[in-house]
Amino acid sequence: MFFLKELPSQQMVEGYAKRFSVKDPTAVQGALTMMRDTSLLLRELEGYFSKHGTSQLRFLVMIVIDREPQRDSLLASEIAERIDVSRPVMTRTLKSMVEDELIAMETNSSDGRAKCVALTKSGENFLQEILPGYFKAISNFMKELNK
Amino acid sequence: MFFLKELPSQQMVEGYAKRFSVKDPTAVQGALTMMRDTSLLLRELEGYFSKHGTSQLRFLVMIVIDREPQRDSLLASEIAERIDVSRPVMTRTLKSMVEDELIAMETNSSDGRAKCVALTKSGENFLQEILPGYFKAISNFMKELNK
DNA sequence: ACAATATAGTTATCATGGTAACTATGTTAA
DNA sequence: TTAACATAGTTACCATGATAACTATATTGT
Repeated sequence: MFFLKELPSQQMVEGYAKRFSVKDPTAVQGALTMMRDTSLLLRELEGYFSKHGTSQLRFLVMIVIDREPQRDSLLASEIAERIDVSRPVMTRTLKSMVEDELIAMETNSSDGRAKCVALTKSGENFLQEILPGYFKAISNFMKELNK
Repeated sequence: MFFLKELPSQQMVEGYAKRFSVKDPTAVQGALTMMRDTSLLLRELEGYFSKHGTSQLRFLVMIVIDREPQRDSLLASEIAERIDVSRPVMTRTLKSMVEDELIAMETNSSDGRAKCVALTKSGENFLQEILPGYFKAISNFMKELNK
């Protein structure tokens, strides 16, 4: 993700808001700030993931399986839905994660179309390995932000 | 951009924070919320831009040129730097924007390597056309968010 | 029962982000 | 002056997001 490093000034946004009869310039300024901050945070996190040979998408896949109460697997479509990513991207990502033995997939016994996706033991271990650094990275970023 | 639609619960984040000795679980929760909200807002904005045959990147290019005080053009590298995007992506994007006559480029008179990028009249008009809807979209999104 | 429809996943293809390596131009220092 | 280095932009290539169209399976309504 990318965004403006320097946001428009408050006066500028207020000027636009007046011209376009937008009622809440402060909310707009907040949204722009949010997008910029997220863009910077995502750059940090991408760097962290990449250093560990993974990606935000792979990480989220592992997280949503791991955090599921009562079940130890999810359908591919459920994962895609929870992460808000298209199914073709999910297909490709899951395939590569199976190759790397982070997850295991098998056809659902009660629906021949669906695939159950579970974490392997090494997938679980890997997730536990990278989680602390993920939280630390976010925590550090937020600390810098509020300076 | 994509992200978890359902964030981990506060208890869950606090549990992680404790295990990984992260001091400020609230800040982490805030960061996750920020990423989710931004991801949803970006989806809205992408839809808006796409409806108008443009993209967030093209929009930001026009914005940073338009808002520049004193000057009516910027170097390609200045634009890339301000939007935090790589130079090869800038090259490609500017090329297509020249084809669509939104911008004009010419070699800088004082540095044969550099290219000056200016908005054309129709680029300026187009920017003014889409700006109100952009602000409205952000404003509406933020209104929904604070419900 | 079975035709029509819906759903899960995949394939093909495109769009758009990135890095590495290159060319051309400019700057600096021996 | 000119060799070494720095900088602007481009090219080549890869990674990863999307949509459309497809296959296979399941469900629904007559």
